[in-house]
Parts: sequence; C-alpha cells; structure tokens
Amino acid sequence: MKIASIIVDVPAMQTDKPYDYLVPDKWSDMIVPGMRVVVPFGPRKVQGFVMSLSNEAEVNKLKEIHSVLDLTPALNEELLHIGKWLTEKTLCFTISALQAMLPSAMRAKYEKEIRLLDSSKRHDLNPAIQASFEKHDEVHWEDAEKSDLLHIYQKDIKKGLLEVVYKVKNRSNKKTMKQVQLSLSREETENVVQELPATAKKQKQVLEFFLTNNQPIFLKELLQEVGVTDSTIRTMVKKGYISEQNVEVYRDPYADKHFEQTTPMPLTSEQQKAISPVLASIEDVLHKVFLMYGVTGSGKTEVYMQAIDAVLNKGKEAIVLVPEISLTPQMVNRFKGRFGSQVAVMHSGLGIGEKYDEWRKIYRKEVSVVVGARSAIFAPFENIGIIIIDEEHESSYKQEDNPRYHARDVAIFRGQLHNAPVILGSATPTLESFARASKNVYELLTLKERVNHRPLPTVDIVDMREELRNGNRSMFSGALFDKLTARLERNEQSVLFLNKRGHSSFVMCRDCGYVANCPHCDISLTYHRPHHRLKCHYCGYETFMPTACNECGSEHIRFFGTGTQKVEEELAKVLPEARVIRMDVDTTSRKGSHEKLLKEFGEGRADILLGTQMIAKGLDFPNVTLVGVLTADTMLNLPDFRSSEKTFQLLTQVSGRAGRHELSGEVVIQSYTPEHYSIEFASHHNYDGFYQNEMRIRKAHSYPPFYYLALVTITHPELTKTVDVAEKIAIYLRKSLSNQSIILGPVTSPIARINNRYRYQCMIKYKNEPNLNKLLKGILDRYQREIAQNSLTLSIDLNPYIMM
DNA sequence: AGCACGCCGACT
DNA sequence: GTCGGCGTGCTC
Repeated sequence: MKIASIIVDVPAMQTDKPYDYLVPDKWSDMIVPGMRVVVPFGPRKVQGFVMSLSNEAEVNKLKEIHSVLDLTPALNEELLHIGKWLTEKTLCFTISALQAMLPSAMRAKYEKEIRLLDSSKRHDLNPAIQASFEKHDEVHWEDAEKSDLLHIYQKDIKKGLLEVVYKVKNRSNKKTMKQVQLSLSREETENVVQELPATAKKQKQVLEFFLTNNQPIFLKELLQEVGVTDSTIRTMVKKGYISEQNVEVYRDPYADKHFEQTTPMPLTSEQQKAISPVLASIEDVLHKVFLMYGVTGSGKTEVYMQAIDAVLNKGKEAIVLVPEISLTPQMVNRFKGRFGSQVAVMHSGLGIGEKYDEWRKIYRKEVSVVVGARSAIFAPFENIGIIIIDEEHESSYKQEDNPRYHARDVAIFRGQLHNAPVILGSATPTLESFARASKNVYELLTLKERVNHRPLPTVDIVDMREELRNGNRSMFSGALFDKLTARLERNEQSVLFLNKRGHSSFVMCRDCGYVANCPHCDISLTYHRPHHRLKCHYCGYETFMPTACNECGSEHIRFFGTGTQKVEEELAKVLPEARVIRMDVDTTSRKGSHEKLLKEFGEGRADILLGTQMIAKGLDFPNVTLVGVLTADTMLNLPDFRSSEKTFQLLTQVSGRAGRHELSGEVVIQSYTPEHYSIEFASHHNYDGFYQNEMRIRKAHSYPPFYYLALVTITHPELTKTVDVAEKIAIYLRKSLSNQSIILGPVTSPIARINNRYRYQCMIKYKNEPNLNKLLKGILDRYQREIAQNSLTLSIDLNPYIMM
C-alpha cells in the first residue's frame, strides 16, 4: 500500500510535523498531494493535508486514511510550496500556513457525540440519561456536558453501551437550488395539455410556459413566472411531466447590482511612460517589481486595468490586492465595470459561504481576475500574469496573527514563481519600498500629474494651541468653522476626519486624575454611549459608567477624548442646520451599513461626513470641497517608530479626498504640534521631503529600512516569571547574534498586561542574520513545555507593524 | 489541542 | 481501600 505523509489539523508545536498513513488501495490512484483528508489521530479524527506520497514509512504501525474530502487537490503544488515557505518565513505551524491559504469554509469543524451502540439495549442505560436517547441514538457532547451528567455517560461507556464518536464536518457547503425541466417531448406535451381536465388549469399553464420556453428553470423563478405554487409542480413531477434536480449555484453578493460597462481610456503620456515597462515585463515573461508612485488622482487604476488587459489577452490571470474592499465599493465597481464576469471579489465583508463560492470560481478558472483583500494573494490561479498591490503602504496587508505574513512578500514570491511583474502602487509609498526603488531593487514608475489637471487642494494648518490661547475651547478652529459654514451656504459637502486611534474616549476624574482602567489589562476603558458603559477593547471586560470617582469619591468624573459621537454632538450645537452622517465602528458594524451611509452621502443627503480612519481612503465624491482633520497629531504620540510615516500617509490620503472634480478643494488640518515635519510635509504634498527627513531619522535610530526588525513578545500570568523568561531570551539572543545586530529590551510591552497576563518584549534589529529564524525556532522549542501548559506564550513577529 | 496514563490527597 | 486532582507524554 502507498503511504501518505500528512500534516494534521492540530496547531501545536509537538504535532507540527508530517504523520504517515496508509492509503487504502481503493484510493491509491486518486490521492495526490494537496488534498484534504480525514485521518484517525489518537482516539479522534482530524482533518489533514496530504503533503507527499511514498512507498516506505519510517514508522511501521500505520493507520489508514479514514476518508477523502477533495477529489482534486485543494492546494496545488505551487500553494503547497508557498505554504512551506510561509512556515519558515513566519515561524508558524505548517497547518496554520496551509489553512491560511484556503477559505475558512474549507476548514474542518469538529463535533463529538456519544452514541448508543446497540439500540435494543436502550433500556439498560442508566435511567438518568435514558431520556436523551429516546428519539436518537446520538447525543451531542455539548448537550451531555450541559446536563452535568457526564459521569453517568462515562459509566455507560465503560459498560460498553455507549461510545464516543468524533466527526469531522464542513463549515459551509455548496449552495444548491432546485431546478425543474420538462421531461416530455413537444408532441407529448401538447397532447397532455389537450387531455388534462379543465380543472387542472395551473398545470396547463405550466406546460404552456414550457412550450414557449423549453429549458431548465429554477423552481423559484418558475413559480413566480407562472404564478403557481409548488404543490402544482409536485403533482406534475409525480406524474412524470417534469423532472427536478438540485444544481449548485454561487452565492453572488453582487448579483442584484448593475455595473456600468467601461472601456479603456486613452492614457496620458505620463501613464503611457509608466505602463510600458510593465507591458514589456508581461511580454517577456520576466519577473520585476515596480513601485508605482502616483499622486492621488493620477490615474493609477487605469494603468492597472490596462496592464491586466494585456495579461488577459495572453490568456493569463491577474491578482489585484486592495486594502479592504468592502470599504471601497468604488474599486469593485471599476473592476467589475471593466472586466465584468471575469472578476471574483474576495473580502472580509463576505459571508463564509460567499467567500467559498468566489474561491471556487477562481479554482475552476471561471474568472481570471481577482480583486480582494490580503488573503486574495493566495488565489488558486495557476498562470498568473501580474500581481498588483494598490495602496501598498496600508498596514492591513500585514496579518497580525499566525501566520504573520505580509501580502507584499507573498506577492513578490509568487511573482518570481510565475515570472510575472508585481506592481506596488501608492501615493505615499512605505519607506521600505521607496528605498528599494531608489536602490533599483524595484523599478520606480512615477505619476506626478493628476489626470484632470486639477491642482492638489490647498492645505491650511491651524495651531490649536493658538486657538486655545484665544479662548476657543471647542474642537473646531475659527478657520474650520468658517469654511464649514461657507460650504453649507454654497450647498457643497465637507468631510470631517477624526483620528481616533490612540486615545479613545477614556474616563477621568477631574479632581484627582484617576483614570478608569481595565482590571485585567493595563489599559484605560473606553466609554460607549449607546449603553452608557465602559469597555475594554482588549479583553472585552465591561462595566457601568461610574457616577463617582473610585479613588476620591468626587462626582466630577467625565469621559475625555474626542470620540466621533462627541464631535457629532458639538456639531449639532454649533451648526444645527447641518445634516451629518457619522461613520465609525458603532454606526457601521452591521453588514452593508457602511455602503448605505456612503451612498446616502454620495446622493447629497447630508452636508457633512464625519468619521474615523475608515473614511480616509478611496472615497471620491465630486461635491466634497472641504476636508477637515480635527486632530492630526493623536497618532504621532503612539509608541511606534512608524507613527510619523503613518501620520503623513493619513494626512496625504485624507487631503486627497477634496476637490477631485470640477470644484477645487480645501483642507484644514488642526494640530497641537503643527511644526511637526510629517504635518508640514503633508500640507505641502511633499513626499520627497518627508522621505528624506524620515530616512535620516530611521538611520539615526537604526530602524527599517536600514535594519530589519523582529519582535519577541513574552506573556505569563506572573510578572516575575515573565521578566525572568524575557531576560533569559535577551541574554541568549545577545550571545548568539552577531555584534552587528541590536537587541533592545527586555522591556514591558506598550500594553503591559492583557487579560491578566504580563507582557514583555525584546526587539531585534538586524541587517544580516542568516540563522535568525533557526535561532528563534530554537527558543520556541526550548520553552515548548511551558507553552503547552498555557502558562507561557511566546509570539515572534518578523517585520512587525504593530509594536504592542 | 485532546486524551490517556500515572501518581498523590480526601472520602465511603 | 477508591475517587479524582492535574503533571507528563503521545498522537502515524
């Protein structure tokens, strides 16, 4: 018998290796690497991936594969290869890497049941549990557990009356719909119509419908079309007039949407210059990485689309990554409009069934373009002609849990495998990418002009300290207020942007300075208006808003920080006639609400759009002529070496929202540190200036792109143990790494405690450490036991984006 | 991750 | 004497 080497779905360090299984002869011709199977593992059954096949095994007491889940491999050879690469690059378990490349619908769901072995012995069971086996021979484990009678079940298991069975199930299934069709010939049908009694009016109507329209039709449509109920159809099926079958259908989230067909636009000479090296790379089947640095409105998307056109003409496929598509429906519209049904869309706003369907369209080659968020980089195409990452600087391309991969790295890796070009596009490229382009590692393509030749909006910086000195205590500066009023009078729209991240609305006592903190995490609680409660964003702890200070008993306890709700209230006070739409986590949590609000604003049903990060990108409304940034600097004070870069990107991005069409735009940036270079440079739309300045700082402090980073975070319920392990790791790293590398720490993490676990971290800055991954893996192995006991956790993030 | 096996304290 | 606590080690 053949032997399959299988990675099992048990994400633990000890099981992170292939296990061998016998392939039953009946499947020996069928099973190939990349397929999902179910295998017995200890007493239970788990899902696994076939990695390779052979004729010999190292172990001799092999079990057989229990069942197969795929007829064709879920992961092709390329993706298996990428999986191994991911495992090494991110130090995750192989199973995590493999799962990450598939839609979650294909991940197994495990169920445990207690089954009655012999129905005739039902009455031998302990009376306490007999009732639960009254109707079925199986009881869900959870139900048994809830009943608190597990010990009784256990006794009957020992007696051999019951057994525990393990089931592996799908998370989501293919959707099917009932389709019906005529099973009579035309002649027969006409005869039946004649012979049917006059009372069978409905049946006649159905047959007549088929006479004019003889093709399979969904039952649902037929019922609507002819105006009958399914009881009529059921009789007709019984009589053999029509037959029915279940056919697989796709859940199409964009089914009822119409996309305006567009055709390629003539390129400007600048666009032409940018696209030609890309086209050459497509033509020569040569992998290259292009950094397309184009100001907002310079027509990057049109360049992408024409490059994709060239790829499709060669019979190849294209992957387009966008930051988070549900946030930019305009992007979907553009791609669907140009490439129609050749496009699959993948983003987190879809349900798991919908994602599965989109994935299958790609898998079956029914589409050749995928537009999607981060994980779309694993689209199972086999003949990729181009990979495009739009808004390359977006941090959402980095996955923040295992596998901690960056989509840009995967894109470049896949581009190499397919000899395909990769385009990284942005108006504010990351320093890493721009530095690589400067060193000719990437090829720089520049778009400096806006397509409509509109100038970039003028930007006013308002010093809020000055405002305060002049007695303005509101959150709107005089300048911003005046401009808002002017927009209202002219019937134009404004966008107000609140950079909330950093300090959200925390609660503080005005008398003693006491701040309400989470009892499990070292972080302040956030005030939530709807239920008048305080919440911890990290562990979910919730409590009532206190009426008096816990420390001094004072009643002067208030929430601080400007949440969007608070801005909304103040707007209502100072500009009562303005119609405001607020967009933040509270108003957009429901599916589709995001799009709805944007649509409302686009239709001019509001004067002011007020929101957080989420309104920063992709919005393109012609009537918006004013963008206000209420607090430009909240982000600057975060403990993150990228905070200036992020601030610059955000401000540039937001400024790009104004005056994109005929009306020219204005931007007002309010700040308490207006002299900060990231605000300065953003206000002058000066990327190069910012780049030069920031590079100097990065160099001085040994940060990327001059050094690579790795972050090791240690957590444990006991502070002393946390510190102890962290110190040992730091010592070990200092001893083992070259003296070119810099090891910072151990220090407490920016959030020192989450969920009652203390957090310490070590940062490694390095230029060249070929053995780093091996070394870090070794550390994980060293602490394996304590990690398995769940007392200790070690998280290793190579190239971290979030320092917490 | 689960689960079994195995070795020490509090009960019938 | 047994039931049950959770530390240790294995799963092809």
